[in-house]
Amino acid sequence: MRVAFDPGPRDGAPRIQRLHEDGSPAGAPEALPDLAAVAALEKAEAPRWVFARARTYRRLLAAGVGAPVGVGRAHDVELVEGLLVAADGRFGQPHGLAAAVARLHGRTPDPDPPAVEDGPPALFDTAAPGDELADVVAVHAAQQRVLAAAGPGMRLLAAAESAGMLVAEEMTAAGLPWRADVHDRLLVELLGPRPVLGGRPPKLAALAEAVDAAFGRPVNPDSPAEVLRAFARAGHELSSTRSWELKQVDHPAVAPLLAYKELARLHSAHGWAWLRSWVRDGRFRPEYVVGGVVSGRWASRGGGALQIPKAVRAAVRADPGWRLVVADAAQLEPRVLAALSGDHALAPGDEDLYTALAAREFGGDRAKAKLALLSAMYGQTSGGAAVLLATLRRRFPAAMAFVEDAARAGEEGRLVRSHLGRTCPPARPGHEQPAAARARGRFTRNFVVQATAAEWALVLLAELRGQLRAAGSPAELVFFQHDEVLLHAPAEVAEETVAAVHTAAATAGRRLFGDSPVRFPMQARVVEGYDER
DNA sequence: CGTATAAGCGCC
DNA sequence: AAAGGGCGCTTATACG
Repeated sequence: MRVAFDPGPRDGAPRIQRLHEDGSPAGAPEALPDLAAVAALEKAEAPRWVFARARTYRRLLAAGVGAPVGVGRAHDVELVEGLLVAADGRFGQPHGLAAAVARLHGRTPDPDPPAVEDGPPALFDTAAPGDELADVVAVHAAQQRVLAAAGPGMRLLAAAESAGMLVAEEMTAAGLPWRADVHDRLLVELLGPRPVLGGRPPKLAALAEAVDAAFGRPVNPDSPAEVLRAFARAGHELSSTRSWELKQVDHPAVAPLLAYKELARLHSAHGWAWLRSWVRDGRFRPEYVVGGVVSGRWASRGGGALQIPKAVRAAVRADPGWRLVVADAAQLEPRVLAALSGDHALAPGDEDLYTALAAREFGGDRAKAKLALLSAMYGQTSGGAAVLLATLRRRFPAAMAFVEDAARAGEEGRLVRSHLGRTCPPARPGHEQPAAARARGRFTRNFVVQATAAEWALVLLAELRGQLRAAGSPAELVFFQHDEVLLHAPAEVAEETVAAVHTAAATAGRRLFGDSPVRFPMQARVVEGYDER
């Protein structure tokens, strides 16, 4: 059973409509007395809820519906529309509910409305006039027709993307445990006491002075142009101030400048201002954007959630009596390539893939093995990669042919798709130019692997969430970053949470690749702080 | 004054 | 030695 849901205007009654699996109505629209009625229906029937968009579920969670477990299954009409539009070779074209309705009626859709910010409910309400329930029902039915014809991969992808929406909203609601006091202590250790009136913290100021002294004149280390001029005067012509380039230079300003840049970045990106803006009540609450990256990876808004530097991870600490379960997929992308291409010798078991490959082909040099594989998946050709790639081509011809076919498709302006059917954006005008064609080839080469890895991770999240719900576990998913998951769990259920992670990983592999021998192991650890190994 | 872009670097 | 996929964010800088 599916149930389309419209939360209605702010003070109006929410409505539902029961649907058959193919999206056709199984009854007339029904008024619900309040949002809490959703929880009752979930408990009684556990339908797949058809929501217009993530914000619908966010409203339910904000209203405390079904807390702490929310709803079990969903179909996110706008996310699915995005997948279908892309599959049709029209990636990025409008895929909001209104656009989908327009398309149903043969009209050219208007651009999607900008994302509605959290604010007074009136803003939200005026943004969606008309009969949203009818629109959701109609578009969903059309989507089900397309999905039925598209095959099992796309159906799984639609379900996984929608499950991702549920996880993302719940994660935002839960927040990542964040100890502001620990974060502050780290900053003071690295930067010195927080300056009261703004300006540079003591250690940054000292490094800036050391740079001035080395150049014999004031140089703003935050200005790449000034730094370049200063080095030029000292006889060093640089093309940039990137750290790898600075490291080549023999000049007394280099060491303090590199130290300055590292600490300045910490100060500006994850310093006291960040802490003040993003951490409230012991939680860091970024907003996750499912499908926000072309490859299907999530993006985030606010606080740079997907770039938390290792230097501050000690601030992520479990509540008293609780633990963090930190789980990351081991060498996910090369394993995905092995499964995609059927070149199973590339990923023979659970052991570290790079170490195993190094032992067989690269004289035990793990770094070489890793560079070789990343080069194959990213399209790198220089920096000594060519000779490594020749080895891979000899030993793993199917895997290499797979990524090279994807690259050729891109160069020729064709579309490529992930394993389940996520489709890359079309080539842009000018892609025939050789440099642009090569760049697109690198993009499509990487897309097939990265997008498939992203959908493995989505299925993992969905499976893990499903297991926790089925077990009535109090563990919460609190962070997700491409191939890494953090859960926050009472200490006494930490180990069973680890077991759930391993089970979910194995299940995700089977759901994507059937009985492929390629394994997708996750390393999971129970810790109190995110910095602990 | 605010906005747009480039540089640079954090994460995967 | 030097460079290749995907992002978000901050600062400096140019521009209207």
